[in-house]
Amino acid sequence: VGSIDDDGFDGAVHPVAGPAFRESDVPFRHGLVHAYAAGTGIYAEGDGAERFYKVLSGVARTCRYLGDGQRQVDAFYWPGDLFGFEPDGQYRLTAEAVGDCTLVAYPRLRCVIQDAAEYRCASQLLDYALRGIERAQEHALLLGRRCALSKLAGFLLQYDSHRPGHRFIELVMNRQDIADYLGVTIETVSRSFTQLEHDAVIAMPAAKRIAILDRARLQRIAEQSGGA
Amino acid sequence: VGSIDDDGFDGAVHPVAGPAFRESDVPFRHGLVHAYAAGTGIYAEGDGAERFYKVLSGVARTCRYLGDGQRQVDAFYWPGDLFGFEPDGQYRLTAEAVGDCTLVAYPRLRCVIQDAAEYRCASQLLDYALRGIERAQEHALLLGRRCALSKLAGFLLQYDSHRPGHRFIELVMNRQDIADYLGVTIETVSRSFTQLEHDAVIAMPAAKRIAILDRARLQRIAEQSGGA
DNA sequence: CGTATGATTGACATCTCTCAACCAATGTGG
DNA sequence: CCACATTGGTTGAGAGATGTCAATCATACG
Repeated sequence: VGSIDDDGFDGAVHPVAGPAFRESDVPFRHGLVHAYAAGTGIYAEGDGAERFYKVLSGVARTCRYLGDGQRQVDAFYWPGDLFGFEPDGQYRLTAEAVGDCTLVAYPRLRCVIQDAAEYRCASQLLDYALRGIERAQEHALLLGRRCALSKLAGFLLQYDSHRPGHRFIELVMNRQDIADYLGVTIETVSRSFTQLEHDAVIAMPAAKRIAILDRARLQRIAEQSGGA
Repeated sequence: VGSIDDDGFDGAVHPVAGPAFRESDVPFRHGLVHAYAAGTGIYAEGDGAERFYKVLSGVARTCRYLGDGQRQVDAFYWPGDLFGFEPDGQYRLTAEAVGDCTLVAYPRLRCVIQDAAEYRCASQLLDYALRGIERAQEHALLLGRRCALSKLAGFLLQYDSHRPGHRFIELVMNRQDIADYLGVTIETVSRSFTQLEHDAVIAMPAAKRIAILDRARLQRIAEQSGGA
C-alpha cells in the first residue's frame, strides 16, 4: 500500500502540463496534479472544501481578505507541505500560488473513516495536521511579538529553515506578501530589511536575495519581544 | 466501543479529588482526571509530551515565555477542548490553569496506529486536530490585525461564542492574560475596554463582567483592520 | 481601617502607519 | 542604443497608535 508521501515525485519537480491520476493510495487514488501560474487562485474563502492539496513544486499561500480590502497572509506552503484541511465543509481561507507552482489535489477527507486501508492514511494525515497546528502556533507567536525587526528576523530564520545550507535565501514572494504575513506594511518591511543590512546582520545583493551574515545575532533579534 | 467524547462527564463537572481511571476506550483507557488550582502549571515547554489533555471544567491556557520574560498566550481552552497534541516528543508551549480547572490526561498519541480499535480514535483525533488548526489560524488572524480595539472586539466575540445566550460575559482570565493573548500591554487592553464602554458597545459593571450592548457594531469593529 | 492586588488613567516617548517622492530594474518602441 | 513607461522597492516627513512609567482608583482581604 502506498502513502501520501509516495506520490512519485521526489525533491525538485518540474511542473506538468495537464492533470494526472495516481492509482496507488486508497483514499488518495484520485490525486490530480495541476500547475498554477504565479498569483493564480487555488480556492477561495467560502468555497466548498472538496479537496486538500500537497505542494510538489513552488510555493503557495493561504490568506484572508478583510472587509476593507486588507489582506492577512496565514502561511506559505513549501514542496511537501499539505494545506486545505478543513474540519467543516468549506474553506476558511483563500489559497493562491505565490510563484508558478505545481500541486496535487486529493479528495476531501471524510470525517468518519470507514475502511481499513484508510486508517493508515488517517494516521499520516493526523501527523500532517499536528504539523499544521505547530505551524499556525509559530505564526501566531511571530505576530504576537511587537517589534517589526523581530518579526522579520523570525521570518528569515523560518524561511531559511526550509532550505538550509544554501548561501543565499532566494525570496519567492514580494514585499507585500511578507508584509501581510507579518502584519505590517511594506514600508516597514523595507525599512527593517535596510536596518538588518546596515547592521551587517544580513547582506542583500538584490531585493529578493538575502545572505545571513550573523545568524546568532539574527536569532537574538528574533527572540527579543519588543523595541525596548 | 467508547470514544474520546464519552468520558463520563457531561456539561458542568465538579472537580474530583484524586485521579480516576477510565476503562472504555482502547488507547484512552488510561485517562486520568486531575484538578489544577488557578495559576498552576500543567506542563512546561520542553517537557516530554507524554500526555494530551481534555478540559472538563474551568479554563486552561498555553503560552510561551520569551527570553526577556515576555509572555505570549497562544490559546485558552474551554471544557471539551483538547490540547497538548505534539507531532514530536516534547511540548513546544507551556500549559497552565487559568482558574481552578479539571482535566483528563490521555497517554501520548502514537504516530503509527497499530490496532483496529485505535483507528476510530485516530479519526476522532484528526477532527480535533483540524479544529486546533482552525483555532490557531483564527488567532493569527486576530493578531495580524493592527488596531488594539479591533483585537479586543474579536476576543470578546470569540469569548462570547463559547457561552452564547448569557446576559453577561464573565471573564475568567485577568487583563494580563488578555494582553498576552492579543499581543498588547495591559494598559492598552484597559484603554480599549474603556473606549468600548464609552462608545456604548459594551457595558462593564465590573472589570471581569461584560455585557455586549451592540453586537453588530462590535463585529464591525472586530472586522476593521486598523485605526484608519 | 490598612494593606495588597488588580485595574484604570495620564503624560510622554517610541514605533509604525500614511502619504509622498524617489530609485532601480525591466521591458517596449523608436 | 536610448528615451520612456511600468513595476517593485526604498526613503523621508509627519500623524497616529501603542508602549513605558507613574500615579490613582477599586476591590478584596485581613
